[in-house]
Amino acid sequence: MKNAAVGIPAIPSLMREINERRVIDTLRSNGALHAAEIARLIGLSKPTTSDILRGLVDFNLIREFEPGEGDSKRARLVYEAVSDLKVSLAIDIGTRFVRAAIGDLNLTTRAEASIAVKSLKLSDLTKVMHQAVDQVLKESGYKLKHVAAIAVGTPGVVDQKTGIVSIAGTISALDGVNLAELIRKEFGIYPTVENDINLVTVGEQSAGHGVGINNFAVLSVGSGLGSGIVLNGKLHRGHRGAAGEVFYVPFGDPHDTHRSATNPSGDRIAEITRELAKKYKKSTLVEPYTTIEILKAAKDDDELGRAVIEQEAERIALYVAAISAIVDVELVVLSGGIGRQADFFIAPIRKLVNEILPFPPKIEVSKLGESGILVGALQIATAQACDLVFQTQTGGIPKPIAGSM
Amino acid sequence: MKNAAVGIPAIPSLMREINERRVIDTLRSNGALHAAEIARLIGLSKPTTSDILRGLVDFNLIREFEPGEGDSKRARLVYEAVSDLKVSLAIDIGTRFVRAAIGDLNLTTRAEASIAVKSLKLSDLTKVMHQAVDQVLKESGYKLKHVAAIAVGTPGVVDQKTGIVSIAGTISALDGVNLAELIRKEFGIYPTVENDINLVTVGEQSAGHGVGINNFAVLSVGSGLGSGIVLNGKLHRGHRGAAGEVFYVPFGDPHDTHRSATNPSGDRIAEITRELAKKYKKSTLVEPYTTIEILKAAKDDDELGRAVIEQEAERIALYVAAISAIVDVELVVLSGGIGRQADFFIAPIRKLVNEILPFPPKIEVSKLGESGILVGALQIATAQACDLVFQTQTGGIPKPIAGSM
DNA sequence: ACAAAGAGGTAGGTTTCCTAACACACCAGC
DNA sequence: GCTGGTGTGTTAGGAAACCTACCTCTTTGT
Repeated sequence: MKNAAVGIPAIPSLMREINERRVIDTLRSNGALHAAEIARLIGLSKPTTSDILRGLVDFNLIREFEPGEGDSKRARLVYEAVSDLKVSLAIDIGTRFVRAAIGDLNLTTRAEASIAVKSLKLSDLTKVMHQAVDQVLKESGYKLKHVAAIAVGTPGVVDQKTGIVSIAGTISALDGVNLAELIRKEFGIYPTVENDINLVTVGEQSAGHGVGINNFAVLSVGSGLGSGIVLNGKLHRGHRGAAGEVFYVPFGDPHDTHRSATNPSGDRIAEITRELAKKYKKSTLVEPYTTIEILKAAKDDDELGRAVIEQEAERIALYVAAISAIVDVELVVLSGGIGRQADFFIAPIRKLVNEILPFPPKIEVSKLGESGILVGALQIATAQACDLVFQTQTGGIPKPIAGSM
Repeated sequence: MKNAAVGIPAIPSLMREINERRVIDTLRSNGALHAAEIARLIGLSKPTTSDILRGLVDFNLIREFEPGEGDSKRARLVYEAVSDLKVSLAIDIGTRFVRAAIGDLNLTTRAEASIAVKSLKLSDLTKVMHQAVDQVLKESGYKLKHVAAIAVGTPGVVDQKTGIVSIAGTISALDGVNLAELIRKEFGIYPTVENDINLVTVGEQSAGHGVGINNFAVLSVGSGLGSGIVLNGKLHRGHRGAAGEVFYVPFGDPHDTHRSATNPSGDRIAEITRELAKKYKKSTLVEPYTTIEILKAAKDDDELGRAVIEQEAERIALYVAAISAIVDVELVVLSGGIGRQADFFIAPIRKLVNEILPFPPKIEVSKLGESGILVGALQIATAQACDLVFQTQTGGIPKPIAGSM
């Protein structure tokens, strides 16, 4: 007994902080506004709003402007959230490319870069990361000291407490590596490290099919298989960050660790084709079967290609159904190298899912393309950067980036 | 653009309300305390705390006492949350029994009743519900007018917007019924209607293995199969309230709507036994095979009984693994008529789950027994009752229940 | 041209919290 | 059994945050 009450008590200064954050958030999502309009949007009185605005200008968190073209003629001053006090950095570690992006506090991408990976050795990956980061910094005109927060995408499961990556699969050099600590050593900032498919999911939430949807999943079918899940509007990571690892749903023989009977990923697609080639002889497809060739053949109405894709549809449907049966999402977005090509075989997926489930989800194909991971990583890094900037500015010395804008 | 900001702005009266609620919550979870201790626990100053306490006494939400045995000798007054200003009512609609319970605002059960169901017709179920409610009211000494909130457990999926039940399975008379509206008509209060297994899950969270665990699931194996999931400390209902309907995970042939190859529920156990009886001839078990007899035989080391239970363990493991692969829970609690007997075959379940998953959950057998649903329903009803009482008392006329205590 | 409506500000008041200082009760040591 | 230290609860005074009401100036519409 005698447990401490949770949280902190409500005191006037906390009230002010809440209202200040509401003002900044409103400005970030609506662009430039004048005081009276801000007051109406957040529900505070005009005097209080003006007072808060004056304070935020002093803290260098927002800027005053003369009203311009789009603004009300009656407004004497308009306010805008400062967007380049600091910037955020996103890094995507992939098997073929390392990508990086710089974003400002208003979530606008300032630069993006992509460097080919030649070797999956950890030291080489680190070098390529530096190249990608150097390039986006140069392109955007910022220095490393302007970066407030970093988010990193990686294959595998990330332990958020320690920063250690496991089950990295396609990049086995990362297995057991403390990636968060490595990034801190290399770039000087302790980052958020997150599973790449979880980042795609956050990307879909902020700029894809997931906008405004509280419960949805992204199923990524590419060289591997995985998923990310947003529940009640928040990315669900699970107890050890392993949520969405659908590969481990024990379809077929539970002891078969390859899930050969149901796995739709690129790993298995050649084998499926080989099996079906016995039945469908008339085909332009030849060994070695590659995902790209198979997809192309299917689109060109090749018999074998179509049979493989039908099989794929059935397999994908199983995983969509499993996710939806357990967490009941409104929408499943298909992503990944194969999933993003699912436009032309989405009908049989929907049909089978509707047969299996009494409450089937909507199923859509991702529109985000290859940059989904960066979009999500930038979202996370920027949210952190905004928070950090608010804390430093309201408690420290204002100091905008010289030379920019 | 020009989106309204979310939520309400922070104003002084909201600040006070937050602090008042913190005081009451602290008293409810810690019992009687004196003012200085409350101030320390919630982090407010002594004068403010005293002022809040005076207000709450005036509102009849808390009571002053002379300090008694266990209290500090220095305390001049101790305070306690009023527990019987109103009560909450829980109703569990089952296939064999309708149960009801009355609880006070401090979550103490004041009375419990169980009435056998003779017919599953809707009109008869309604009658039995009235009998159960009448009995708990009589036993507890309260009247219907003292009930502030009702929570009802039912099989099936409940649409929270409308109150309509679907896929009720074992009680098909409830299918398509607006159960929330029916309860309101019969008992005068619009209730929370919730899937029974979700209520068991809330029960486990408040008084079972789930205490203090933020991510866990309850897998209920009984005459049917279902599960409830707590994620980030909150029951996850999903987009249409169908989360946890694991039955629909398409193991085996996706077109087999009975899941004959993997379903471990009582529905299928006789069939499993029949199949295995061909191989294990030496057995005391005879047709018709019942769940109870099979469990008894297995405990008595009957060859066939043991084989069936081994098969059950394997099937249960599949569903535990599926849930955990998708949402990554820390713990899975086994419940339901068969699940609650799983003590003696939990080892093979754990073994198989550990083989399937890289991050296996802990697996435990529920300790709550038959009353799990009522515990959860009372938890939900009481939380609502506390909220309602706070609202009425701080904005209305205080009016405690006469005669009680 | 002039009234209505809106932006932004000032004045005065309310609510809520805080700290400081006090009176009073308990408790432990001499 | 006194006496100083510690803890409870109250009072007084003040700071921080909000509000409403009113005023001025500009834009807009008739």
